[in-house]
Amino acid sequence: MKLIDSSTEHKILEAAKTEFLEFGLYGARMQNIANRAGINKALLHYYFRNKEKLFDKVFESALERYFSNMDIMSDDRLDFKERVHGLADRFLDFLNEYPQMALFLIKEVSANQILFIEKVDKNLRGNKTLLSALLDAQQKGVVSLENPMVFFVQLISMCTYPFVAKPLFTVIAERNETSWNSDSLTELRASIHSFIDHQLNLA
Amino acid sequence: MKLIDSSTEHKILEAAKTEFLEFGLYGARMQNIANRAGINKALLHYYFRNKEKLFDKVFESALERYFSNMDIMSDDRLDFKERVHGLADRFLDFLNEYPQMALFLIKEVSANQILFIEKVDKNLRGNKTLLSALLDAQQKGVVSLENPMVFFVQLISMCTYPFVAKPLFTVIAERNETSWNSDSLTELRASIHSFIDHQLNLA
DNA sequence: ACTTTTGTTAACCATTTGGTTAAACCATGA
DNA sequence: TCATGGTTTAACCAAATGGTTAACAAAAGT
Repeated sequence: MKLIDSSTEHKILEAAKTEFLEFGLYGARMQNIANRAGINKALLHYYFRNKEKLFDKVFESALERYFSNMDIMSDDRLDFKERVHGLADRFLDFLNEYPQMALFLIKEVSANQILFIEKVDKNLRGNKTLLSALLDAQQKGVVSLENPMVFFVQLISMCTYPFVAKPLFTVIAERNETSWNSDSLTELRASIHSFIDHQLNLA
Repeated sequence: MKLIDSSTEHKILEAAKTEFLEFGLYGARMQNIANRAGINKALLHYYFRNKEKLFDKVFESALERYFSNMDIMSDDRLDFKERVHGLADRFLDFLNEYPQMALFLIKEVSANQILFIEKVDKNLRGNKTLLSALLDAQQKGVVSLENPMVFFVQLISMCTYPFVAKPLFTVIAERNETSWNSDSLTELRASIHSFIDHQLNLA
């Protein structure tokens, strides 16, 4: 019987995750991954056959983790507005914990758009996502948005791009004798919440 | 005397721009650039010495073009609010014309943060940027924002991320039987304008 | 005309890199 | 104890790739 999580396999996945998140599919080096994991390079191929297969494992688990934040949109204990607020919080917390995640996903999705469609399907299937929840709520009259798709894009943008472009914002802030730090994040969060309130109240 | 723009040099730069914008520094291939330009690979080195130097030329010109949008913040014919509105429009138009630009810049800035600081300095020096204009206006009492840095980040995020993550949004939209197209862009623009008005009027 | 400089090419080189192989290692059970 | 099968390693290989070279062509200078 094959062990699901032999120690070596796990070490490889952790090392691969670190390497791929930092350098992407092209930039990552198999030898580096082996070094990080403290094992021989041939073992990578023994366990995962080739670079792409290994990358796929890492990518899929990242994608899954990313979309899992959407779960809150199906939480029956919360009313609709609370769900949207909660989702924004979860996104901000998630990206604050894994700042490289957003850029990593975007880079790889852009690099291989066709392949990505299938993978997103897997993750969307069955789960409520923000957009489908918005369209649903709109149709049922729970909310009355100018354009749900636009609201969706704006909200995701405000939650995500600050982390994607953190290096850019940091440099520009410094050049203007101010800063972009954890306090700013707190205030960004507050501002996003009031954006949500403002938009959902417009009606 | 050296010709500023020998036809060959220009062809190479155009080809390099296309290749680098699509594949980035690592992904781009010198042979591909030569093929695109219809010349021998050795000529790339004859004109630009090596890959990094060639990339630098492309990168710097992209960065310059990006920051040139900020010029409008010094336009004396407009009042402050008009400038901010105008800037949002210029960014949206610019990114709509070169959709790969945003991701390209972010990718390369993240990959080589230290090097980038110097280059951004060159572009910021002397020119008014959105952030400095905001801080300035805030200090002079022209506007009264909760937090100028946060407003800055939110505005840039809403203008930029929709293009960065266009593949992602497109797929998600399709999976929900809606779409993310040029009409959406028009509505996004309107929504950003009302966001600006709302924020600048809060006081 | 002819010499010098600039532009261009095909062939070549060194290194990197993903991937393979054959042998060794090691646990387990007969 | 020793045969078996999964695990691990060092050495190796082929392809890709950035970069160089030497010879040649075209222009420019005299």
